[in-house]
Amino acid sequence: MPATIDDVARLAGVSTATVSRALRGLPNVAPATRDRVARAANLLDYVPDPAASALAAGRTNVIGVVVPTIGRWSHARILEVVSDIATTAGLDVLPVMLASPAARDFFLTSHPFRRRVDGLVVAEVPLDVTDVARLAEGRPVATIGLELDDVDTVLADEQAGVAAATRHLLDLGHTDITFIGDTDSTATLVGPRRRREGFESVLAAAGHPTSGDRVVETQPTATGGAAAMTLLLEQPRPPTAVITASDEMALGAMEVARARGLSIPGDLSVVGLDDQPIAQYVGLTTVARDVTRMATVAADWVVAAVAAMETPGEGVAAVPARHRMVRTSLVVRRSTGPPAMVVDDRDGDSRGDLD
Amino acid sequence: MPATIDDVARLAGVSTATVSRALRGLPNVAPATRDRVARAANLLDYVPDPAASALAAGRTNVIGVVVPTIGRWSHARILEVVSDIATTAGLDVLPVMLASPAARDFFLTSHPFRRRVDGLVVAEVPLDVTDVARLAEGRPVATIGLELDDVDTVLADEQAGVAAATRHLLDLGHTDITFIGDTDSTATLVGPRRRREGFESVLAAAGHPTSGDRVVETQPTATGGAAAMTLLLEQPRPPTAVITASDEMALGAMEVARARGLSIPGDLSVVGLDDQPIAQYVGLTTVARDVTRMATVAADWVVAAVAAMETPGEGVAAVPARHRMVRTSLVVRRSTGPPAMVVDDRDGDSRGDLD
DNA sequence: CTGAAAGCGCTTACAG
DNA sequence: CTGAAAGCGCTTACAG
Repeated sequence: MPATIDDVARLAGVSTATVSRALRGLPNVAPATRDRVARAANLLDYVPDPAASALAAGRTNVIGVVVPTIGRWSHARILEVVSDIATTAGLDVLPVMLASPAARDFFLTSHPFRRRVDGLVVAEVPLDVTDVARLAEGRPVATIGLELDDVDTVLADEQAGVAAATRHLLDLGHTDITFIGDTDSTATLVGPRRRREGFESVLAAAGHPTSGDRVVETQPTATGGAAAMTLLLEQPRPPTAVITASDEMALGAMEVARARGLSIPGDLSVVGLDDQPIAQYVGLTTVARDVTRMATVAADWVVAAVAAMETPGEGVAAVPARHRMVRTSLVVRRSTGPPAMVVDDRDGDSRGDLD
Repeated sequence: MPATIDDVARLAGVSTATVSRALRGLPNVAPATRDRVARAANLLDYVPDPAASALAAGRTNVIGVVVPTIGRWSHARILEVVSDIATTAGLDVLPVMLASPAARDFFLTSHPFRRRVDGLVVAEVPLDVTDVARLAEGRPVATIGLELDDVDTVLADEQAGVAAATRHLLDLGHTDITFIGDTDSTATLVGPRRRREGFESVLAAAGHPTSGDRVVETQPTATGGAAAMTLLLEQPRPPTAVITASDEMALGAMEVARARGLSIPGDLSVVGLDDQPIAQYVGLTTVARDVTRMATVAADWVVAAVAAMETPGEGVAAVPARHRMVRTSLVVRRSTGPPAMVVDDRDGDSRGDLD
């Protein structure tokens, strides 16, 4: 049986209250006493029982992290960063993966975090204010990728990033560009919509049509990207460039193109999103999001709020919500280049491309 | 304030003991009573406090998952699978990432899991029996990728997989093959050694020398693979094929080769390890490990042992440890092919290659 | 600066 | 089948 606080108190010759104070570094403990307690605890290999602490203090020292899955690099990275920061602050992490809408619904109605966490980070899961409030139940919460007025949020400026990518392709001479976006857009999960807007605004400004047939939507996975590219290549006039909503999609699209005998970037330019480590090693041009920074900001907020909290659950101070926008940047590698020469006007198709 | 068991008891007109039994589906509760309790709990949105349960029952309903990082796909996948299985069994997961030796040492001496988890899964972290015992402190534990006599272990047959890859390259006509392994091999973390043995045994059987200069060791990341490939390409006589210890390494190696103007597989064949989803989309020939199966087996063992446990910490029944070997398979894609024709004997180099 | 004591919200023999 | 009561191992006013 592991040692308890009583064992330490007995060995140090003090009360359990003093042991508790001494070990947690609380004020009003004589240096000599603190020392004696520390030595006793050390001798006994004493580790406080987190359950007992949680029950007595009303705080769990755990923060919840909600992500869609960890199959996508950015989600795994968010979990990793939050976990690092939490650990440094002496907190544990409770990861929750909500891949399916069913999982989401069940999760929302089961009060999963009640009495389980002191605060939480919610990343890229399509939830509205009501959902987030239901999860948080008054505890500090920060979201990543969600736009919610009354909640702390961290967003990447993906609109600007995709706009830069679109300009890059136009500058290279492309006129047939398709955006392969992801489907999970909701009012609050703004990334998908913002990316699309970045794409369409640049095309419009350049005098290109921005009709729906320049946008395809699918899952943000390699499989999704491959499926979308397959569709596009069946069109009479496939695009010479695609911008995708994730590096994974970009890789899927590239593979399908290659399998069809197209060369990249000769026959098809491809742009990803995230700049995960692998992107560099496959030469992928991509819109870099600083996922590490986003996760760091969100985690720091939550950790600070939890630390500042007297008793969790009694509500967070009603300060105005913070909204942080993290810059994106276009990283040009070898998956984009000028389109192949167009030798003729093709079959009289007269869509209003730039000339 | 959330409802407590007392609120439910009052509303249902029974004692808290009965509420506790009814809600946990224990026997010896009258159906009508069970119903009444369920309705009361539902009405009050009652969720038991896990800390109070843990303290009273002596079990936490949490299982720990130790992985090196989640930057590598296989590690993230293991965490995801264990998490899924735990959730289904009504358990939470406590993830711990031990990237550095320093983190490992600190972690080992701080009794991190004491009173925190009911069981644990340890994956691919170089720990010996003593370390694992110190973490488990008598609780059920299963390891992935570690060979420990008295502990449940799941291993992939990577020796056979790499051997198959080596044979594949020999069959294609390669004679200069280098193995790019990872460095973290220890007596217990057997993957690195087994892979190397798979490589060397096939070369030896084919009458090739297996001297050290056919093996390079580095980090199992894209960066590591790139660094190793850079070194190899500086040699007077670079290999025509490399086998790596992870898909990430393979991608790094491929990129360096391409940057040097080499074509793949024309000038260089590359084999990875894992078959993560992206491998398919970059056309990587790779030794597939069924990571999902490995994680499932380990998680099932631990979850079952935890469920069977009366009071955690009172020691696991001394049954013989289970050792499961999961098959690997070679997936041939377009990163491997016959070597380019050798037009001359080069500069009199007389290493004993097959002719 | 320190201690005695109540209490956090459950579970579990024990008795009936 | 059910309840009263002890107890899990801490923290925290409160009193000194």
